[in-house]
Amino acid sequence: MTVRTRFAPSPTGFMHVGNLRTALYAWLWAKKNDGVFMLRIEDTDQARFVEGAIETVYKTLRTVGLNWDEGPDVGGEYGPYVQSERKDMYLPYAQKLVEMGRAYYCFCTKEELEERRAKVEAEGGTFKYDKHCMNLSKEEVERRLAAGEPYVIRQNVPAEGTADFDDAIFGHISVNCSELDDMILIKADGMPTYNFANIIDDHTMGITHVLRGMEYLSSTPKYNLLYEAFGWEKPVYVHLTTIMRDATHKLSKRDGDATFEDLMNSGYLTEAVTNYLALVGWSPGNDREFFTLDELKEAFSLEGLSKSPAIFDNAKLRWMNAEYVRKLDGADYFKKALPWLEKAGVGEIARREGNEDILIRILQPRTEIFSDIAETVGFLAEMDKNYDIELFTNKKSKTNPEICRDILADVVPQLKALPEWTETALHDFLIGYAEKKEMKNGTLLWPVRIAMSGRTVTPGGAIEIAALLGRDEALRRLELGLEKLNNM
RNA sequence: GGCCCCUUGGUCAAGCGGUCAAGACACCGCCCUUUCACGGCGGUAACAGGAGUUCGAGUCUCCUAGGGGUCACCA
Repeated sequence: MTVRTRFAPSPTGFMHVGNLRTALYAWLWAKKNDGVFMLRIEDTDQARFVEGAIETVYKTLRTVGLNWDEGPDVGGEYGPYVQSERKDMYLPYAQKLVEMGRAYYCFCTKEELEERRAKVEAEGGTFKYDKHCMNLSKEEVERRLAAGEPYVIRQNVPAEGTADFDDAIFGHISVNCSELDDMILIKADGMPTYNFANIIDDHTMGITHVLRGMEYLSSTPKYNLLYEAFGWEKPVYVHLTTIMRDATHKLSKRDGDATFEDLMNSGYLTEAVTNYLALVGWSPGNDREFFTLDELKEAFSLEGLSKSPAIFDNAKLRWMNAEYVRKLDGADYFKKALPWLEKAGVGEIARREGNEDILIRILQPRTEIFSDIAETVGFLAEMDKNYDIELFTNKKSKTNPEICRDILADVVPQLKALPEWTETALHDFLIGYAEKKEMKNGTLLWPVRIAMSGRTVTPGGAIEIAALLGRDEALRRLELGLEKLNNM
């Protein structure tokens, strides 16, 4: 039998990483089994519809590479793929349930329900619908329906027995029917509730494996009573654990946790995010950590799915992203870095002859995420002239402001006289100078680098920075440094 | 609160009755070095607690504790 999975987001906002991971796993399982991955939009709550949200879903899935075989835009033989367009399909099933005595019409209004609920809860109890309308005579129901009274259709949960199902991760789950409420199947606006629509859709669309979040675990037994009523075969359920921010809070956009889009905007690589996400809640069973999408497809298994919630570790994502950045081909890295260099104000420097190679060399191993670049190279565009002269002091390089002053006073004029201002020329001169004077490279290079950057930590060393800056700017900064030291 | 689920280092996790309990991130130290990174080497650190079952328990059972989820005409 062909494996058919689906990703069924509701268009209520943005794609957070938990949702993406659900989509990823559903896609992986389908593709691993040469099956079908389907996209279905669950928009039965008309009040929560958000403009543009569907496009975000499309875009995210496409970016990651989770192509769908059936969906609202590509069609398929099980369409339509938007629940609001399937609206008319649900009522007949609900009515059939009514005929079977497994559901009933209910005319209680929201207000009445609220009142009863408030009363029970005030007494410290848990409100459960009292089957009030189930006792209505058939005639009365007919009459009220004919009169156009608003109604909902409720599931009639048996008073006794159990509701069960099997989950691929959690095993057999069984709940006493007495715990279950008579849930609404069809709402007053004629739309099905989420869980009812799910049952009907998943069955009529031939879904074989339902991968979804843990939050649906406790409502699943109840709705499985309906599968049994219809005599339908249940799909394989796979309830995925929640991705947490810390031990007690789940990841949420509301609390400022990054959405997929946020991650992209901060300069994460989609391959790295996908790879990391796959490992949050799933393990291949060995210690392998790096996977392309194709490799994940091979390695993925339901057995590797975790039972306990996992905390999303930004530090590890960062590390993994850095690994992917380092693996990038140099030219590719530069292409991706360029917009960030522009943003940092060093676009002109970056495009200058010869600088691309230097930048790749010094930046690529230092880029964990692309948004780091601004901070790393900002000094190239503009230096903080008010840096402290104590920066010239460095024990390991054996320098202090006095020593640096003397070195710069001697070396700056010679640099000025250099016939050529290239990395090679600078290197040969400076290293040669240190050698001639029998000083440590560090003793010479420290003051040069500090004067050109105004900071103690820089990507690359004095030679690279001098080359990147170009003769005029480099000398200007060096002279400024010398002046500072002369005036101390 | 009722019901359901979960519990191996700070984090992700391997383990599926017999291992000195993997590996990775993070952290710390050393080496490399022109600062910082990169890279190399090494280190600290865990079976939530208690009863059972068994020759033997991180692995099975029960209890306790902690955490999560759910109890809507939201999905």
